[in-house]
Amino acid sequence: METVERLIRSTQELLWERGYVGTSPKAIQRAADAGQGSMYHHFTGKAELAKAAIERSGAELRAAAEEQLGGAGTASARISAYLGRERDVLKGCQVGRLAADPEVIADPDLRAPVAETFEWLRGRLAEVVAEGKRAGEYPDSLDPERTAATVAAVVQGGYVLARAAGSTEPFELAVQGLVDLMGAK
Amino acid sequence: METVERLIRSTQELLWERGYVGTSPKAIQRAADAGQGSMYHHFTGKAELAKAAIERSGAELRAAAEEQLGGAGTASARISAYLGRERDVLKGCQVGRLAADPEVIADPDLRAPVAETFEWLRGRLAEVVAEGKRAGEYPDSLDPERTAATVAAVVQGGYVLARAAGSTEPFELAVQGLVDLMGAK
DNA sequence: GTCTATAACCCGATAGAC
DNA sequence: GTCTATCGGGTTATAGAC
Repeated sequence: METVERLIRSTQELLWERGYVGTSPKAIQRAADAGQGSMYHHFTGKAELAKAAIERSGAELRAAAEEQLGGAGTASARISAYLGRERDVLKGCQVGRLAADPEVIADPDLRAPVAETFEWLRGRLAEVVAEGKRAGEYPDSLDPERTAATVAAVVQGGYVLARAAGSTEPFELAVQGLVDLMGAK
Repeated sequence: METVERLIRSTQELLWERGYVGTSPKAIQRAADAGQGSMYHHFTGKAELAKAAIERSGAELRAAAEEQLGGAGTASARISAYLGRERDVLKGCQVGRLAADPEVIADPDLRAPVAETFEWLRGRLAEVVAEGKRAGEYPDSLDPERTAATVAAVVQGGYVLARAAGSTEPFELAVQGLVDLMGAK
């Protein structure tokens, strides 16, 4: 694999685990097996490299969500598939994790790909909910935008509760509780 | 205010904003207006001080939640009051924020107060849901533990989405979506 | 109980050789 | 394109004076 690719992937992994504040250029170089000069030849610094890594992670999140949300079956089945798909729950969300980082949130260039990723996710979920309403799966009273935000929040919050507990159980409970609520009409 | 108190409160504030990894003893000393020697006289180091600060933040979260959850009114009204109470949404949750920090999660002494806080919250929410079931507000089919986890997750996930978006809107949508779902029977 | 001095190392970046 | 050297500053303490 080329150096640039190794740098981006190593940065993705470190941002996921330690955030922007907790990730040093030296750690990236070690993980990517690249020298100091090499990293600064390809990128102007930590921020530019992080931007590339966050954009990549956002694209990966969209692709993974689209696998379930764009699949076959009823709207309800696709949302349940999205909620229930295999996840490394204790590792958390590679994009959502960055919302906790003060320097990502403070820098418009770094926050933009995070914001866009969740905007896309909420919009895509809202589309599926709207389809479900048209198919008679959900009551007319259900608001697609609100429901979409709730679904995305349960996933992100489920990660938080699971990591806090050191167990995947709270994530699974939260998701199951939401599925119960969306099934009861 | 005494030095120890200033140190704990400054550490709470910095952990909230920057996490454990992003908070240095020097920054704490500056914020607390305490010298190096002073800090190390009262605490063995950063970890012990952080432990005291996290325990304090956990107690504050419990007290704030109990204000709504232990108030008057129906179960449904108390849960809505909890969800809708005034929050500094873009600042996030002072306890939930720590679930993102690798060193908090890796150190049992630091993770324990985070875990206990959310265990308490989920338990307390489950009690209120169970009361609501007995009062006929919620259907018999509703599982209190699952529902409690969903409520806690929507709040934590709402913070994540709001910080990502740079706007409180996603938080409000997610909460309203949950209230809608819990009202529809 | 608080001060200053010092330790050994890491931080993010730049310079210039190769 | 990658290397090593260097920069000025920060990190988490420890030591010992006051």
